Amino acid sequence: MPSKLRIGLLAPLVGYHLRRASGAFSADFADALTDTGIRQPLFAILAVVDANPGIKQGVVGNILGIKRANMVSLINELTERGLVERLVAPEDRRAFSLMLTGDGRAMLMECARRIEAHEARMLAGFSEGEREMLLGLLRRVARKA
Amino acid sequence: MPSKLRIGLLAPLVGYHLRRASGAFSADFADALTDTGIRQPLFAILAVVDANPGIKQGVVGNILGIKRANMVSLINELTERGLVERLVAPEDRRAFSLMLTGDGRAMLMECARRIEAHEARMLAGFSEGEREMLLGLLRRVARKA
DNA sequence: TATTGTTATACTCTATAACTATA
DNA sequence: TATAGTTATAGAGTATAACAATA
Repeated sequence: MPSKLRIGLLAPLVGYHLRRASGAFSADFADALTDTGIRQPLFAILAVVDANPGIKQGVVGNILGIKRANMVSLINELTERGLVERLVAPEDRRAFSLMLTGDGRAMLMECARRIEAHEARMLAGFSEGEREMLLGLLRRVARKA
Repeated sequence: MPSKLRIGLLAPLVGYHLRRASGAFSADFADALTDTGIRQPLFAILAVVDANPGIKQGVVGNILGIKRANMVSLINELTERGLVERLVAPEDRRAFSLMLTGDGRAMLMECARRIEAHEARMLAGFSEGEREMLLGLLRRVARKA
């Protein structure tokens, strides 16, 4: 029996449903990866460094929408765990060039494996077309950032 | 010129794009309502109390996915600002029954007006059909919470 | 015993400002 | 002077555990 309670003015708001949907994904993501110690921003960084070896720390932040100041402790965490290697960029000694270590790449792959299951769980009941449609619409929204 | 930088394994993940899109909406929402002091959870509570006068505090939390412990300070904030009235429920003296005050209803409406503009901004370039499609897909995702 | 609201607390993510070292 | 990374700090949202009053 569906609740008679109503959400009133929230009902037509994309922002509200985006927030709830994102929260649901985040909670399940955290569950899926708890014992790895990898959280959403850390996984995103691993993925971007993997896709762009030697990328500079600040550029990773720009791509992911993470402020310089907040990148510092995240990168520290990854380097201290031996997942990311940080080298002074030869052409600009202010900057750090980032690369995954072997362990980092293995961790990325293990996380990706679990995240695949997590996504399947969250999108159960969605056709492939619906998934693609959602992805496309979200990409367009995120461009407004 | 589009960046040659790639987001690698993040590209096909609905969860990643959901997080970025939600973040973009949240930032613009905050901008739109800064001077009102109303934040996303506060607006959601006002909307639900408005739609369900006399609703109990715990039920509001259940609908919105806000934990009991976290509801307390939010409701305190709204009552201290004179936007919500909190009455001991006559049939269960452990519970509080909530209602909007006149000021609360006025604030809700002012926020709703601004949020309408905020949503239009964030969804500029979306057809009405696309907006509805996105809303429907997000509702289905949020049900997995 | 179970539930409602409460308190205390901790963790994560995000934001700003001021500093340093390089450019 | 501008930029990359850093430090310090604060705000907001969310999570858990333990407690009092009431059911």
